[in-house]
Amino acid sequence: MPELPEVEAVRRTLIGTVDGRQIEGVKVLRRDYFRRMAFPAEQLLGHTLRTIGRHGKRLFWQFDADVCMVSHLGMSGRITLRMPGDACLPHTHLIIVLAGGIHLHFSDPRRFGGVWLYNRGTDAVAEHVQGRMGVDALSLREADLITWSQKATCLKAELLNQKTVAGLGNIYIDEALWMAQLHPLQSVQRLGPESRARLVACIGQVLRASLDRGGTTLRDYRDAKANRGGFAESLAVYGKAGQPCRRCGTKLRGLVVAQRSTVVCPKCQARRKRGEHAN
DNA sequence: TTAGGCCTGCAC
DNA sequence: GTGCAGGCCTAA
Repeated sequence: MPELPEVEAVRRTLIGTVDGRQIEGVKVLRRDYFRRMAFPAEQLLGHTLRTIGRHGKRLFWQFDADVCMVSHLGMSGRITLRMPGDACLPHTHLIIVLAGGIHLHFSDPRRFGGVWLYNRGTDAVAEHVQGRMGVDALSLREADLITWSQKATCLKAELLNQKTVAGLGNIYIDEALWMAQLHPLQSVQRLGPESRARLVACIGQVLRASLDRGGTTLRDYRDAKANRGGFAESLAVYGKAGQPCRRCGTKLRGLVVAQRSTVVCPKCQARRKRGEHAN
């Protein structure tokens, strides 16, 4: 399940190979994979890919003449670099052929992902990010969470909300909360500045550690060159309910928070009693 | 603010 | 055969 580190790993395996190349072919196998088509995808033909940026879990493909494509991998999406004649993965919805015989395959069995096309003249990044995504999780600072004092939600629900912080998903939220020794059901409102700062530091630490290992591969995830990520073996809590906590040995507990499976150490992440402020 | 729908593959 | 996994969007 691609979250920020996996999407960034895909971006890094694409950059240097695809940028600066002209599009020589576009094959749309599923038109409804496009969430927005400001123009028919085939009109990408002839445009040159300038660069690929990222905000949260989305990639921003900047072409010349201000044309832009946004892609989101959803749960099961993959972007794969292939050569002519290579077989398609199952559920390939879009193929882009770049100069030099480089084929980009966009596949996504569950189709929770998607692609958006923005016209020339629109500031696609601003338009796409505006009202949809908050600050990118890698540049999160404690000051970005200042509005938390007015919110009635719990930590995990708030961190899942991409409008608050963009890029975090179920895995890294559980990992960061465990590292920061905070309970996912802890009220956001009653989180003191010290805890907020610790949380922000832990989010950055977990994301960077995962990036160093090329992300987390549980089953499906691969980068654009089909490499697996190596962070799964470093996970402390995600998917480990019933196993002993790495820090204190207490049995990790599974629960459901904000409709997501969640794992906590009941001792390290003890919930605060009412009225007792976390620092 | 919460619940449901989207969709497929896999574990049971 | 059933149910679950999940991000994100829409509707109640």
